[in-house]
Amino acid sequence: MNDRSSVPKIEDVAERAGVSASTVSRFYNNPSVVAPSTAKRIREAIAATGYVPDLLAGGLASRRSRLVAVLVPEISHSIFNDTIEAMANQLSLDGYIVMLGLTGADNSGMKRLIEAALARRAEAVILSGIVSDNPTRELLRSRSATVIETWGLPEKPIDVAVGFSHAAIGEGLARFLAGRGYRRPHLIVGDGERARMRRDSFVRAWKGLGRGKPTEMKIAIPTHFGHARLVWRHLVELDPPPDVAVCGSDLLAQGLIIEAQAAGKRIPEDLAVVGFGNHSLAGEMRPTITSIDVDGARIGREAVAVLKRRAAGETISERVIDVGFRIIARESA
Amino acid sequence: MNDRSSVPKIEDVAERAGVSASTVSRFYNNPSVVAPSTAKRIREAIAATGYVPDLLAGGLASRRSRLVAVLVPEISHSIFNDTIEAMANQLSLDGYIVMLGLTGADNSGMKRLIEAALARRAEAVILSGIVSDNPTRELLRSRSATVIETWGLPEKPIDVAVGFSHAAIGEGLARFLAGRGYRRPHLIVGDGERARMRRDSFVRAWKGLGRGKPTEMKIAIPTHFGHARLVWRHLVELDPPPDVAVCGSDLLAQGLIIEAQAAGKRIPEDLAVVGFGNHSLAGEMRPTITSIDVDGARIGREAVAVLKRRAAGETISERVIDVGFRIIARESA
DNA sequence: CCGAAGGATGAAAACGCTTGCATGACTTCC
DNA sequence: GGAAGTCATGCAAGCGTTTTCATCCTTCGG
Repeated sequence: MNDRSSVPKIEDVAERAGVSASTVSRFYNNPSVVAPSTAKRIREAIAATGYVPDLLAGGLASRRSRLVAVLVPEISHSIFNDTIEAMANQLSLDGYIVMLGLTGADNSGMKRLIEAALARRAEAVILSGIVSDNPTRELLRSRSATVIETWGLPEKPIDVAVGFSHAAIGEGLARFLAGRGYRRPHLIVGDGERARMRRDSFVRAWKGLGRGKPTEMKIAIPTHFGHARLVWRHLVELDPPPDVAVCGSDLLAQGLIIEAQAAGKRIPEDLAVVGFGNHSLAGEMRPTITSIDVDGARIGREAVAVLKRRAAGETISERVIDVGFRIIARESA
Repeated sequence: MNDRSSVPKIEDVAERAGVSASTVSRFYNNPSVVAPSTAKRIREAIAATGYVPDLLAGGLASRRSRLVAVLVPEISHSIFNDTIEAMANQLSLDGYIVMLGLTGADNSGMKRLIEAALARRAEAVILSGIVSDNPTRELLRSRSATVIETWGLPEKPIDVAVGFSHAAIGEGLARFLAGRGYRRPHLIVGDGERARMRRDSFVRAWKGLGRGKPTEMKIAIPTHFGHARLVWRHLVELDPPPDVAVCGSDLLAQGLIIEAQAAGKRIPEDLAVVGFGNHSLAGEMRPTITSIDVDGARIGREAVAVLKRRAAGETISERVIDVGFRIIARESA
């Protein structure tokens, strides 16, 4: 059924339109230079043959792959999805395709995926994890690809970074909770660089406010619903009991609320809970969940804007774009 | 900073290793034929130069793009994500990359994305929506790419389909609810082909069981949390009131449960609720949510298995792979 | 009416690989 | 001990475009 043999080439179109291949190529890449009447014949020839240009060959010749690699840890319950979605939508309008790479919760696949992206001559590599492997950082630097780190603001970006400061969140949250009168926060810390940064700055700020050291518990990432029971069991054993639990995700926060309620606790009187990510459920549950909102889609849009400017030959002067965050105060804390 | 000029080529490696480019190429593509001592020298040369093969050029020469296109409506709250994740993980191990295409809730981007995939000479196109545009179906057929339709079982697959029967779900659910003694189901029907198929067969089966016609309400997809309030308002006006609400997603089901509870209703005594997708929250909420479970990751794995067999030159005789579904009875219905 | 400028097009050389075919060096076997 | 294989490798012809440069027409100002 597949007549692989007869996939039309640019030559076929050219012949049929009575022009040379070069002209057909120009019709695609620089339409303004081909005469309207010629363009019309080419258009007809394309329709008649069902020609689809081979972008592999085209990319080889023009050194423009029109490929952007997007590397994230995972997508099943991921906070990154709005960002990915925004980017994919934007990019596809401009004729780019996005290569999706899943690096794994521990980012172990990062190196291999970066190489795969570079091997395809990706014009940009968009990362959401931290590249800890030094040779890989070097490789990235040595290529002409735009590198955009997202969802964090490294002090020394490889190229460009767009995201927000996890440290600022930790500090902001500490102030917020102190302001609301909480005394004994309990941090549920995901096993990742970002969560750690939020934790560190929270602890620092909390101490700075003259309070003691918060209790904490480490859990595997991605943090979600399933962990809630585990966390709850750990939490009830604390003495003195915490008065607010700081979670790494809204799903975990919600799970914890359910466990607490099942145990007869009132939220937030007996235990307050803070989530992260401002998931669509956070504002709808009873009680509604206090959460940290980050505009993921905006991160995606800004990233695309940067790489389009690069593609247009512009020099990017702002290496770091901070999209900020908001603490959304609701009923749970 | 980017010394674009000096990206090492296969020739550079060859020279350094004292062999010809062909041998280096074979080192990558058919390692068993190169002598161990030569392989060692090549390996060293690669390390020394930091060579990364240009897979664009390689693909052009070998007519193997090692690109698989995965086209889904959206990923932000998507039920497809487990499938995508399973595929991406599998594929990347085999040196494939996945191109992620977002067709939009209404699949309007499908045509353009299929063309983009074909233009890149994708070896496979994995669809999760229905290709309604006929020229596009033809285009797909005329190419040698493997086409895998997922999350549904069309009667006439374009090539191969792996998924489950929405009709079977509708019917199964009707029997299930009838068996539990419900009398007045209310269907919340997403605006999509799949949801419609489930609805149709539900209605048919329900009538076949000697019951009347269920009430129903159409909502936009993707169905999720935010719709709950809307649905609830519509639902309370029904007379006689339904005794079970059938939702297109667990998130919507959960939202509805919250609205109902806020209005003082007991679940499932006053109103039972069924979700779809068996989201991780379904088993954890109070009450736990009765839902339909589909093994999304398995769909991904089966799809990859098919395309690897194709790539290996095998002929696929089973055009339709049914992974089935399960109704998970919990507290909410 | 001529030279210059500009516009549309074609010829051909890349782009960086893969692979069929050929070659030469070793083994192996009767 | 020579014919017949193997094995490891090199040569060179593509793969389907893009793009530079040159060419050929027009058009137009003086």
